[in-house]
Order: sequence, then structure tokens, then C-alpha cells
Amino acid sequence: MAVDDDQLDRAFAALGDPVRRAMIARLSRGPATVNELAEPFPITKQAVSRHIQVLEAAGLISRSRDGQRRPCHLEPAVLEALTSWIDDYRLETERRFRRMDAVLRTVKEQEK
Amino acid sequence: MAVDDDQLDRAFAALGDPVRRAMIARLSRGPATVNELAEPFPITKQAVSRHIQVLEAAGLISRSRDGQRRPCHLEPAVLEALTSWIDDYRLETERRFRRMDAVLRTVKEQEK
DNA sequence: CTTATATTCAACACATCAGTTGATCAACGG
DNA sequence: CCGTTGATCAACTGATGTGTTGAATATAAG
Repeated sequence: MAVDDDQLDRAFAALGDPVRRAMIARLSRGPATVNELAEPFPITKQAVSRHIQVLEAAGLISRSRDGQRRPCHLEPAVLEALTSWIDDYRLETERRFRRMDAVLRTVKEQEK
Repeated sequence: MAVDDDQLDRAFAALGDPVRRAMIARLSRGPATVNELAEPFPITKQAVSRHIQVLEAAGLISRSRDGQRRPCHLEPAVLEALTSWIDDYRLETERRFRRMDAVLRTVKEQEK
């Protein structure tokens, strides 16, 4: 899964909105149409439609065709790319913290 | 690590910018001041200062005091909250896919 | 054919964001 | 004390984002 910088931009930014995160949560339980996704929110269908376009442009979802419906499906691949981006730096930081702690303990030992 | 919806908003949105992601990458290797963080970017120190404020408001970094410097430190806790949010839905989706595959295989068996 | 339903497009308002320049503040060093 | 450095604040600009309403498109159903 090659994910370039622009795609990370779009995917992280897409998740920076509570409506879109709620849509992701809903879609993790199965596909849903625009109307179904719109139901929980006090905004127009048009606004929901654009949120969906944002998620699709970010590669977080895909869409199929079922008559006049356009069901949305969650695509886990980009989500996986996000966690692996985050974990690269989180784990590096935690390793560094552990090294620092080790050094501090060594210094304390020597002070005794 | 209790992370509310607003904090997820701020943290995901903060990572939706390549400058801020590069800062996170830099900080994973150790603390840095505003000037050090600004060095790789063709933007003013003021702009960098505001990116840092965004990261701090998101809880992704913290700052200390060293004379006139204000070193930034990466805080892995919120990063960890982001990966666990993502993985909740990513893993649920992948489990669902596997269940669907199993059903499809069963149907094919019965067709024989 | 006609009407209803699902979705999208277009144009607009309003808010937020990322950048700039210029001024300000606080700590350091001679 | 005074100039320098690190960092921030304030005000402004242009771009982007999120929402609206109204019109358009396409499929479904009577």
C-alpha cells in the first residue's frame, strides 16, 4: 500500500471531522447508502454527500452501484497506512524514552 | 488516556498538514526548539510558531522552558489514542470481510 | 408517461486556516 | 545598560471547508 504525502493529508484531514469519523464507525459495521449515512445527522443530504466525497477522495471508502443507490464501503487499507505512519514515530519516541530512563537509572546508581 | 471527540478532531486535523507531520517526525528523534523545527521549511518563524501551537492544542506535543528557548517534546499518548481509534474500526471491518468470505466459500461448497 | 426517490451539481454565505509583515516581550551576552 | 536572539502577538490577505438552497440527473415504480 503505497500512500503518498497528499493522500496522508487527505486521509488525516478527513478524519479530523466528527461527522466523517461517525460515518467511518457506521461503515465498519457494513455498507450504507447516502441516505442511511445521513440519518443520524441534522444536516442536509447534500452536505452528507460531500462528506462522502471527501472520504472517497482520501481513499478511506469506495462506492458501488445498486440501481439508484450508491452504497459506500469502508476500505481498511488506508486506515492501516495511517496507523503505521503514526506508530513509526510513536514507537520511536517510546524507545527513546526508555533509553533515557535507562541512562537516568545508571546515573543514579553511580551517585550512590 | 481519555480522549474526547474534540481532541480527536484537533489531533487528526493537526496531522492533516505535511509541515506538522514533518515536525512530528523530527520530534520523534528528540526535542527541538522553534528555530530548529523551522529550519527545513521555507516559511516564517511565526508560521512555524503557530503550527507548534496547533500541535500543542491537539495534545501531540508539550513544551518546556530553557532560558529563552521553548523546546518541544513529542507526547506519544495521543498518538496512541489515534491508532487505537483507527484500529477499532479497521479491525472490525477486516473481521467482517473474513466472515463474508467464509459465507461465500460455504455457498460455493453447497453449490457443488 | 408520469411521478417519486436517490444522488449530485452549482452558486452562494460564512468561518476557519495558513501564510505574510510589523510590533512586542523576555532572556542572554557584552 | 544595550544590542541581539528566541519566541509570540496582532492585523491583514487569500485559500479552503462546511453548510445552505435550488436545480439537475438518473433510476424505480405506478
